[in-house]
Amino acid sequence: MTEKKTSVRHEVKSSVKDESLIEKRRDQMIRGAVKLFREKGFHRTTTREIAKEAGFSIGTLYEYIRTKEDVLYLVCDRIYEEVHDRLAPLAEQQGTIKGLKNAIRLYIETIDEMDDEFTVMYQETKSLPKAALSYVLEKELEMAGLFERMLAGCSEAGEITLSEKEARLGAHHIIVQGQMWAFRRWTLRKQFTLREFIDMLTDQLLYGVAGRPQKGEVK
Amino acid sequence: MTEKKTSVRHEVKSSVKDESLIEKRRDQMIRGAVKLFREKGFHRTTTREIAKEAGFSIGTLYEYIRTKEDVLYLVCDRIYEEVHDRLAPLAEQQGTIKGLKNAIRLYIETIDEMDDEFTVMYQETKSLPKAALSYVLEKELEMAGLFERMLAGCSEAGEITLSEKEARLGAHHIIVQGQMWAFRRWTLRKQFTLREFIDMLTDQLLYGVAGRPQKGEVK
Amino acid sequence: MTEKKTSVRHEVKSSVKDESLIEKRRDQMIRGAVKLFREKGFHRTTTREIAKEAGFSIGTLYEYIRTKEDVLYLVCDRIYEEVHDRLAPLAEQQGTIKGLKNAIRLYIETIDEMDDEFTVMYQETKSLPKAALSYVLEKELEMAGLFERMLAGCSEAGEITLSEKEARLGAHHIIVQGQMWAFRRWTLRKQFTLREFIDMLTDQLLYGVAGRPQKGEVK
Amino acid sequence: MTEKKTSVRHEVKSSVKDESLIEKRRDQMIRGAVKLFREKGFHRTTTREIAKEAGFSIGTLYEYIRTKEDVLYLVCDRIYEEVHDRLAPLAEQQGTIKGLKNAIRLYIETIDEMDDEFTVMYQETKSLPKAALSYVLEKELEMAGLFERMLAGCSEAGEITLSEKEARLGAHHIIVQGQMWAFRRWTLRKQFTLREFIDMLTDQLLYGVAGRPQKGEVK
DNA sequence: CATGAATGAGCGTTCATTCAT
DNA sequence: GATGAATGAACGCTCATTCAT
Repeated sequence: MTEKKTSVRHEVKSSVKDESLIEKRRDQMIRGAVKLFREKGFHRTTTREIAKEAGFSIGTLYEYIRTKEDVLYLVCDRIYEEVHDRLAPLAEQQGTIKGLKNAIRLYIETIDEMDDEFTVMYQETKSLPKAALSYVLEKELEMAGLFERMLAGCSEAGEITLSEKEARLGAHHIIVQGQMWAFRRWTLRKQFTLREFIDMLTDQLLYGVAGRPQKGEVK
Repeated sequence: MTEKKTSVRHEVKSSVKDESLIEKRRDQMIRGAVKLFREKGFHRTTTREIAKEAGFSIGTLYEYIRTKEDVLYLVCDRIYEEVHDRLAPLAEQQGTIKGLKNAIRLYIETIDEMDDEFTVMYQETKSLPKAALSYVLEKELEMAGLFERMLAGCSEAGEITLSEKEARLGAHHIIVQGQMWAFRRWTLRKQFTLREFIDMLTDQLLYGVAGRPQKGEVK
Repeated sequence: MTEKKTSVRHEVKSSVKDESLIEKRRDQMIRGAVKLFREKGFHRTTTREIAKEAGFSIGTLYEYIRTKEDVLYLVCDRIYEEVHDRLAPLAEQQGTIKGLKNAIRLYIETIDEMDDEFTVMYQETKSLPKAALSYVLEKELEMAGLFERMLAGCSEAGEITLSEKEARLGAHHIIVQGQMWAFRRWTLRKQFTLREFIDMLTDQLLYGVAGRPQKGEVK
Repeated sequence: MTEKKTSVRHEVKSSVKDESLIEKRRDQMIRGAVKLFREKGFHRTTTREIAKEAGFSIGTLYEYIRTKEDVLYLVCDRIYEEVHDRLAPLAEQQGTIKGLKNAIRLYIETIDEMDDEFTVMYQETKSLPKAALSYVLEKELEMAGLFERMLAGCSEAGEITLSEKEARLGAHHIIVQGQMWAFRRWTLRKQFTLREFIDMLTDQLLYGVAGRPQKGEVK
């Protein structure tokens, strides 16, 4: 299904050799960058600010990256990695509505916690250099694929009835609802708690605004 | 409901007096800017490029705006205005599922046609200065409000059953699906035609993935 | 003979449109740059210093060039132009030893006056970008060609006997002696006046250290 | 004549005590530096690159020098040393035209072989710090002095007739012809083989372009 | 002695904005 | 009103040099 791996992981060169040090410094760097990108966006953030926020000098920053865009890539990559790690366990629950609901809940909760990171990722992705962009885009599709398989699994198990296309659209739908919470939380929060939001969007996904079951009717 | 007007229209000062000239020049400016912002983003576009694309000199550009951000505001404002103009007629069809469906179709089709403008608006909005940002955000809520009232209308007419909150979420759902088409068209197009997409999201909104009526069962 | 024009004039783009202003500013720029390059070399001279020496801001400097290397090219180009203009009239005197002697005198005197420029040109030429380098090198060959034709002319007129190759080497000899005066003036001056140097190298060229005519013997 | 030693050998401080180790490391360093300087010039070569090319770390490099300019000095010094060693034996042949011709041949052949080194030396010398520069310049004069004495020797032996001044100029002439081969080989090679070049410049030095002896007339 | 991570002054270059014409 | 030359603060990035290990 996803056997074709078109793009390879985009490597960010470092002139430092100690791998564990690279890990550590990049951690600092990513943490600082996320904060700044969130506050002022990628373009308004300077490399000196990133270095300062990370706790080292501009010279040191450039020991671990080659261009400012590398920082953005590192940030995006890290986020996908974390989201993937959090969501991966759900794959086991394939084939049940319950599993699907859990996955959605977990996904939205993840976004809620990593709000800064998500906002950065969705807003700044386009500033990535070509090669990095296609790698990141691929990872995004992977995430959609995860939900797509869950929906297809439910369909196969007979819990719902979905064509392949519908499963694909449904998956995108979920992903987009996540973006929605990341982007529009500022106003949605005035109306909904996180829990309410999750419940309602799950309901809407499953039953739509017209076909909702009577209270208590179905699970 | 929306009687509280918190922010006023953000005025962009011009040193030119002739109002019709201002109108004309800003038209040129916005047209050029949209094209450039779409291609390279707000930050990568220079004021010189905007002036050139608009067909006049950098000096003249600054006769009609005060800062580069003014151009962005002008662009966002224009887009909302146009979207609003296109969608406003729908308000009359309140209270029918058919009207709702038409509205969704028109909305998505508008986005499809004004793809450049929407992309710019959603990607660059955050670069707006505070005052302009809140004005633009308010206009965005207005748009959601339009759909919210349509959903509420359907509910009142008994076509569907929705609480106030559910109507609000449904409205956001529609808005976000629009963004989805603007943002993800590059991949969705591989799977769906515009018409298919509209149909499926409408279905989705109304009946969800689980509650879909049997073929032919309901309209 | 020189009918094959392989490389075209390397154009330096300016964002300023007024041609006469470009001329004027580049004059200032070249004058300042020559002075600085002479004192500290191309690499040790900063663009800010060039701008300051030229009498305008760094921003203005970059209105008239695109890169620092453009300044170097402009300097080299200007020098060749001036040398060529000074030497061109001599071409008429082809075919006489007297004309040749005049040409050599004029050439060395030019170098003596434009010492700074020549030193810069010979020392920094290699820092030119590829395209500019080949253009400048070609102009250098042109200059050698001028002397080559004069020597060939003398030979045809029967004043001296030279094969084509010998004429070519003789021409290079003259060019190199010029470089020598530019490079080694600091020490040669302790021993020779400019006039003495010119006389001796002319003698050297014509008669060598062994074949010198007895005093008064020949012209 | 050259009894006044104005400048002393410019010492390059090293924090390492072991003299033989210093020798070894500097050898590696010079070899690497010459290669790099030739390829990209002194200024475009980084200390890191020098260290890498030499086979040790940047830290180690700085155990054996104090500044980057030290490397340049070491390189220049080494080149003069080598040239001197090669040419010194010729001093014995003083007083004969044959010896002079041999010296010239050897000199040009040396330059041809050590092209890289010569180019570096002539191009980058000016980047030397003041103290080092005057030391190197003095060594250059020494080299000219070698040829000057040979020419004077020939004159004293009656083989040619030269005033002191003429001998000095002749010596400079030879030196400059060497530079010429180093600098202009790129074009001269199209016309002359090394041997031809040597023969012709020797001829020109001895007899000039006008006073050449008939074929076979003299030696 | 050897290493290489850390530093930060300084470089080339850009571009929003101004203002004299 | 329109122009475009001038400005300089600010940016991304480099690299000679240091010093703790």
